[in-house]
Amino acid sequence: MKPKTSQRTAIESVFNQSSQPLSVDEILARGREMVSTLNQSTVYRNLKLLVEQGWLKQIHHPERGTLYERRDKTHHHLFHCRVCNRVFDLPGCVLDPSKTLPSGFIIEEHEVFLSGVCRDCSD
Amino acid sequence: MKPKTSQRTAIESVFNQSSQPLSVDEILARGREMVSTLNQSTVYRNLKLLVEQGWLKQIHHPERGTLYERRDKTHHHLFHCRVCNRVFDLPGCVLDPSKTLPSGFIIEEHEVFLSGVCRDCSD
DNA sequence: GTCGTTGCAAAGCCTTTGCAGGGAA
DNA sequence: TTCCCTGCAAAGGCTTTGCAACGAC
Repeated sequence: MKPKTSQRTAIESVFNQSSQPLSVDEILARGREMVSTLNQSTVYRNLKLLVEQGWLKQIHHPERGTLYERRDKTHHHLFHCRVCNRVFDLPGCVLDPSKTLPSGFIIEEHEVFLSGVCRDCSD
Repeated sequence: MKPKTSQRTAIESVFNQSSQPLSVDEILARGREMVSTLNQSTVYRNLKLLVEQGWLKQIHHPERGTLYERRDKTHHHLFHCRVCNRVFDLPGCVLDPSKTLPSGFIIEEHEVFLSGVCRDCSD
């Protein structure tokens, strides 16, 4: 049976307590608030496991690098403002379901990054 | 005035002769067929320049890492087949123009990665 | 007791940078 | 001649791995 260590539990609760995608450093820092000896390698190893198990997914953010978030979050896309450099979660999906692919192709996943100018910077 | 070196010319013609996104190693290998002394740092430096000038764009491919392609190619998205692991260019855009964002947000760019099962593997 | 997990340190990619020499205008 | 660019080697991030000790079952 797979041992449930305090380290893995800590990493999981970091994600359960955050609604935003997190970087490895952020996961490590927050995890250490619960298990002070938490090591970076342990974080990497568990992230890899959790991604393989499908509990987490990786996001490749053009500015912030690799981020992680829970796979079962409500569907959304990320919007990056080139002016203020902030990242926003936008609800819903911008894919057009009526656009057809060449026949035979089956879409299972999609990752969309929008960028431009946000609400506050477009005045 | 900005010198046009044989190295930069070689890198540009690599892209003019390829219709697919290329990795740094591929660019280096093909560039060396034209300028045998071409160095990896030179490739990195010129890629960075060409991206800043808007001639190239970077793609963050989940499997193959960072790829580069000309920005003025016909609009398309990449599709990655999880079975055979190949990457396809799919013509057209799957974004739904009628989907509205929260007001004030202006989309200037978007990057879409589709993945699933391709034509050949879905039989 | 057994086997997976952790911490630590070292090694591995990929990418950037410092510096001296070389090439374009 | 004057800069910018190149090649080389070294350094920097981020991520993975080997190994011995530890912890869950």
